[in-house]
Amino acid sequence: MRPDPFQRNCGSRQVIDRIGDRWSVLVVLTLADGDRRYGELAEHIDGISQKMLTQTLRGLERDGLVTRTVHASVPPRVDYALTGLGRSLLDLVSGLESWATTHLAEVQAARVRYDADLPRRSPTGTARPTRPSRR
Amino acid sequence: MRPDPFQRNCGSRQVIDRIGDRWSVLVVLTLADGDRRYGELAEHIDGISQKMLTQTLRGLERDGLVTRTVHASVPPRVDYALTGLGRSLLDLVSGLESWATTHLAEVQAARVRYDADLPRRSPTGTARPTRPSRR
DNA sequence: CAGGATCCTAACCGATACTG
DNA sequence: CAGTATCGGTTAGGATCCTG
Repeated sequence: MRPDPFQRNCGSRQVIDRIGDRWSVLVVLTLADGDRRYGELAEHIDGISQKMLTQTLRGLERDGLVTRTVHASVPPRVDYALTGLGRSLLDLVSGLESWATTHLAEVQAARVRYDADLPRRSPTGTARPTRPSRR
Repeated sequence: MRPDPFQRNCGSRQVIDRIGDRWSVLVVLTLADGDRRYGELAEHIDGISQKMLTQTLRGLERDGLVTRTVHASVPPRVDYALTGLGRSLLDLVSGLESWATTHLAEVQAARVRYDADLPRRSPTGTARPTRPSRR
């Protein structure tokens, strides 16, 4: 029986979920160029909280995509790096990044068009979920 | 100034967020082979609720990835299809699917290994989120 | 420096009921 | 059939404080 992400309990869906995680993609991309320290990751990924960074790294480590190396020094130093498995994902993930930057303008234009049409369809102004813009 | 997903307010991060959505990938994949009715989508994507399906479709429509066609008939019939922009995403998304199915075993093995080491680090067994299978 | 532990709110999401 | 509206539990995730 081959994995089928359309089936509820198939593990492949969990894998998709991890990749589809809000921060995983950005972390993996940051590690593309080589090892990074915890603090470097935190600095490079604007807006990520310490909690989410740690949580994301643990998840990636658990899934075998990232290694965590603790150097016994003072102050402590922890390096993160992609595993072979993690690097195998790199093409896909950077493809995602470039798709996003390439088609960003189109997507934004589509949004403007869609939102402009909304008033006609919901007369009383059924408020959209109102993405409350981070912060 | 080019879009940089590492910057907090860059739109490209919103695009990544949409792709990284729990259901968007599955919906796009389902539409890969051609138009689908609302009910067909619901049936094919196991475990999605009607609310999430609608919400996901609206999001994809808003971003210009999917079209929604209402046929004036009784009973009503609504077809969804990928736009050109949506199809441009297809390679990436199906790449994601095949990566997931290909490396599923490795990921699961890594998890087992990681979890086996955990007891030594968190004695009380910090339970995983435990995705609750609905019903 | 690299996190662990807590607290707390907002967003997610499923279940249910209702409508054109 | 294809939704919308609403309620309520669950989770995500930021802020803050603390430690080796």
